[in-house]
Amino acid sequence: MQRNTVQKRLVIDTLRSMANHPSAEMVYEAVHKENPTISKATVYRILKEEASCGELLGIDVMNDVNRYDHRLDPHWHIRCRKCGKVGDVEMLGGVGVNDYAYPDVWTPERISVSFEGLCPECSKEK
Amino acid sequence: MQRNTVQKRLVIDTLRSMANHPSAEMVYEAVHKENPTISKATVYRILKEEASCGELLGIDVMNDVNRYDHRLDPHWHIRCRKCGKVGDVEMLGGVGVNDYAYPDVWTPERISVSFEGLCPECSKEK
DNA sequence: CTCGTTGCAAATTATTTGCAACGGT
DNA sequence: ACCGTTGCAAATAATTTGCAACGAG
Repeated sequence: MQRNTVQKRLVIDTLRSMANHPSAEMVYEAVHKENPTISKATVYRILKEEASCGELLGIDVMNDVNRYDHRLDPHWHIRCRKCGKVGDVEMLGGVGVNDYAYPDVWTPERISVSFEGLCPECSKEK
Repeated sequence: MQRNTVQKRLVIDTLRSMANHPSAEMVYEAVHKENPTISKATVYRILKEEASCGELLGIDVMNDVNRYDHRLDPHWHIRCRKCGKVGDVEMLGGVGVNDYAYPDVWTPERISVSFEGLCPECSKEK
């Protein structure tokens, strides 16, 4: 049965306080400031674990490392192709798994939508 | 200006003959059978290069290595969560970049949709 | 002849794993 | 005390890069 450790609480609370869709590395750095003895492997382990049990959200941005999100409600992400910043994208219609045609008899379970583009700052520069 | 080498032709032709959405590694193995002296770095380089100039398609499957596709027309991909096989998904509606709401003044340029589920074989096993 | 391209090996990046010590319950 | 969890360092996996030799135009 799952145990309640200081490391686990710190990683989860830290992620919840970050609004910038951090990578595991970024969470590690933030956590490390609070508690310099916590190891990188532990941070990776906790993030992966908690994402798979739904305690937090692991997100999937094109051509990038895995990132994590404090928001748990349905929404997608856009990544700036210049600076790599990630922003939230809201779903307007309810486009889902049934709006596509699958090969043969595959069973679709999960859909992921991601975007690439330019963030406000990088659009300004020409 | 871009040159026409044996390696380049072989990599492109090999990919075009593969219908299974191969990873760079898989293309390398196939190419290597034809020409054992071609190096892995060259295969990676050519695939990346040709994908970025649109000669072939680089695809993005959730939680997986990059893969390449001989089809160039718009369609998405589904990956089996058990065996890793990848299949084509056809777009039914024309869901695109305008069907979502972006933060602030981001400029979306590219949308990518991917799926995870079970392939026919793996759905059979319980 | 020039300069894009290749092969090789070494470097990088992101992440995972083995294992003994640690510490919740 | 039991066994999930941690820290550390080493291992993996996927991909990239430096560089000297090669070869297409």
